[in-house]
Amino acid sequence: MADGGSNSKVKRKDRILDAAEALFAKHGFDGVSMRKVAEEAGVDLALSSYHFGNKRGLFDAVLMRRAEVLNETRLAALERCKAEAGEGGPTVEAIINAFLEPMLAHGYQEDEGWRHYFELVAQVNSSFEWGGQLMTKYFDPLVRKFIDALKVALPNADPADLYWCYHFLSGALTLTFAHTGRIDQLSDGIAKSEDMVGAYERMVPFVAAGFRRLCDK
Amino acid sequence: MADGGSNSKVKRKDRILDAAEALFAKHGFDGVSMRKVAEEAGVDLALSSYHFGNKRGLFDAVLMRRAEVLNETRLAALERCKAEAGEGGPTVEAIINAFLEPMLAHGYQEDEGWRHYFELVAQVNSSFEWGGQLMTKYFDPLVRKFIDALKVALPNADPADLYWCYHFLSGALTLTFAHTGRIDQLSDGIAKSEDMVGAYERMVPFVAAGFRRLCDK
DNA sequence: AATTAATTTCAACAAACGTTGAAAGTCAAC
DNA sequence: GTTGACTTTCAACGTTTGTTGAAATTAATT
Repeated sequence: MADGGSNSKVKRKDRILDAAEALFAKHGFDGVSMRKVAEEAGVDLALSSYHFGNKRGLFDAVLMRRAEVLNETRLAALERCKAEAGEGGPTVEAIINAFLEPMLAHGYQEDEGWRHYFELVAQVNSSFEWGGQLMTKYFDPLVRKFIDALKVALPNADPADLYWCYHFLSGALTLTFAHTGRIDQLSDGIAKSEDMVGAYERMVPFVAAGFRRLCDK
Repeated sequence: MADGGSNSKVKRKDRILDAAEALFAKHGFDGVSMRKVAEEAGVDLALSSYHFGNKRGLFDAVLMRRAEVLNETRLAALERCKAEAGEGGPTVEAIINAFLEPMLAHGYQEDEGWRHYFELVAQVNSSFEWGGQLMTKYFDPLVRKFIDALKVALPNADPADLYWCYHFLSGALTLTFAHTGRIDQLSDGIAKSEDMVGAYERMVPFVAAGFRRLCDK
């Protein structure tokens, strides 16, 4: 049967996913051809269609693969910060931290696969064509749990304000992980897009302050 | 000839730009063919190449056309809020307002051309392929003037913090104007992506609070 | 070893792609 | 009404595109 325990044949399927992940991240869905994916992965052209049906199936598989892992890690971080918090539940800062920190924890420095994945998600998130449907499908069930926790931390918040605040967080987050290099040029090298730790340490208080200003009444 | 409606007096060159703008906004550079642009504009396929050289030239022309207008409007808004401010210069809120308000002022409700343009910019901004170079080219000279004004309003700010704060602003802004419809689904209709006025009124205090938290020392 | 199932390769399809040279059309100025 | 510059169309070029049926190879099961 298929994926029982053998390794060598699973390798090719994963090599295709890795190659597609890197290429989609750089050039988007329509900027990548099945032939380039096959060439980059070192496999035959037809193999991607065999494993994933068609190009769109390959795209979905790339997005799904790490979404599940990220969602689990984020959920664990949320549960942990709830457990560590006192009676009134975690603070805004702690909740936002639980949402952001897993992205760094996933070996961002070493594992270029995750880096490519976040670049791809950034592109999808801001895309009219994919943004609404795909992000909702892969991430919103978990995002709702974070927003529920924020409702406890900000009990007097207007729900509409809360959703807009998350939206701003989402935009700041995805652009930062898109790695376009724009901040390097704008700042003449003072701020470096490679410095994800520095970005993370600034994003948490920045976003938390925004939440409090709008929702802490 | 009297304006009978479909046969407009608008030049073919502008019809091509309008059609390309709408299509690039929805599907990105590689998701649009020259044939689709020609069909949508109601002109011959070869005409786009004649006017703009090639596909990339058309893309650049679309981006440049409104960038110049937006930059002028933003610069005027910045000068006005400087003039209206007292001795110490405008506040953080006033500066951010001068950056955001022109996007609403450009007939966002009526003029779908501007809406398409902002969707396109959102996509470009988060794109690894285009984000760094194109956004820098078209917008950063003006952005630097806004950051200079922010340096006056936040005299003790670390420059790196300031650039990161602008980066977060840029991400929140472009995602909001990308109109992916995600916030509608996430909030079950409580927050509407069509409500640009509501988004604008929330974004200014949200972002200003973030700036102050990191840069007001 | 024989048989069945899963994987990988090969070759080719028809459709769509960006670009371009040359012909045809338009318009203003003389 | 002829000239000349600019605009628009036509037709076609050589590539590249996603997909697929059939053959070949490898792995698993009997």
